[in-house]
Amino acid sequence: MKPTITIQPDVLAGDESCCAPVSGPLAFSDDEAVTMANQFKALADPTRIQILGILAGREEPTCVCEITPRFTISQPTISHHLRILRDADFIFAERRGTFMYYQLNQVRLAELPEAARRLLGDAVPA
Amino acid sequence: MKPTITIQPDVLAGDESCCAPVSGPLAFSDDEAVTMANQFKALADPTRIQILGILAGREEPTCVCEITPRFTISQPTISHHLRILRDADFIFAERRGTFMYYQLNQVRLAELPEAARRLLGDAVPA
DNA sequence: TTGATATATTGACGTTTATCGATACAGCCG
DNA sequence: CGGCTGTATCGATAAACGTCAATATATCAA
Repeated sequence: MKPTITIQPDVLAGDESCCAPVSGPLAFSDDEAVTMANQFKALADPTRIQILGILAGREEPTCVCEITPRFTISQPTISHHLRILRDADFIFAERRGTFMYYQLNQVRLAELPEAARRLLGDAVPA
Repeated sequence: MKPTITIQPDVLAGDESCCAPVSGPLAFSDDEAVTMANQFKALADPTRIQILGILAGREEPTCVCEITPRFTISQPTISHHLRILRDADFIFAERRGTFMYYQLNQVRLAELPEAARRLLGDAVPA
């Protein structure tokens, strides 16, 4: 199952030691991995990327009524995507009368580059 | 459908002008949005996050036979996740005899923080 | 209160995804 | 060559997801 000295002499011939006793904990805890995966999952849809792109272009909260007509998909579906982004804490929601206004949660989004960087391990510290 | 002066005087009372003629292209092109979403989709699974975490801890390519036993899921499923990461160009594959070795594509992964930063728009330049 | 409008929720449907067992493929060894 | 072993692919299945039409909720206006 795991390459050993007797089985793979050619591997030993090189200086690659693939067979060091591989144990110890995973790089991320289970909870960490699930949390990171969920973050990325909330961004894993083109419509949600577009919505964030729209909100990113504005300083002020943006009315849903300005977002919906930019897409060909239905209003309930837009609402569904807004909820996913909201549940993931990537956007804020605010009522103004009948209208709903959404805004980027910049603090939350600012954590993303750091999360992405963790996937690189210790390399590339910049 | 869109709040107008006559319909929402209270909105006008504030200095929020939600109703500026909302047109122009989306912040991202369709292709861009799909590409970005696909990137995140490849990372939207805890097992794949863990696999990247394992590879991130090693300078040298890592044998599949060291990765698989760290999980409770089956070998074909691990292989499936490795393929997804490979198709997304996040890892390299290399044969050594019967064994397959995988390694982070650090250049590719280094693009991620920048992609994440784009979701913030012009804010938070750091 | 009644009606109108903006947004959210519900329920259903087709597609995608994660997973497994079974099998195929590839490289090594005798 | 034939057998063994590591990895990948295949086929099936259940769960999750994106989508829509229909409906519910909330707020304002008359």
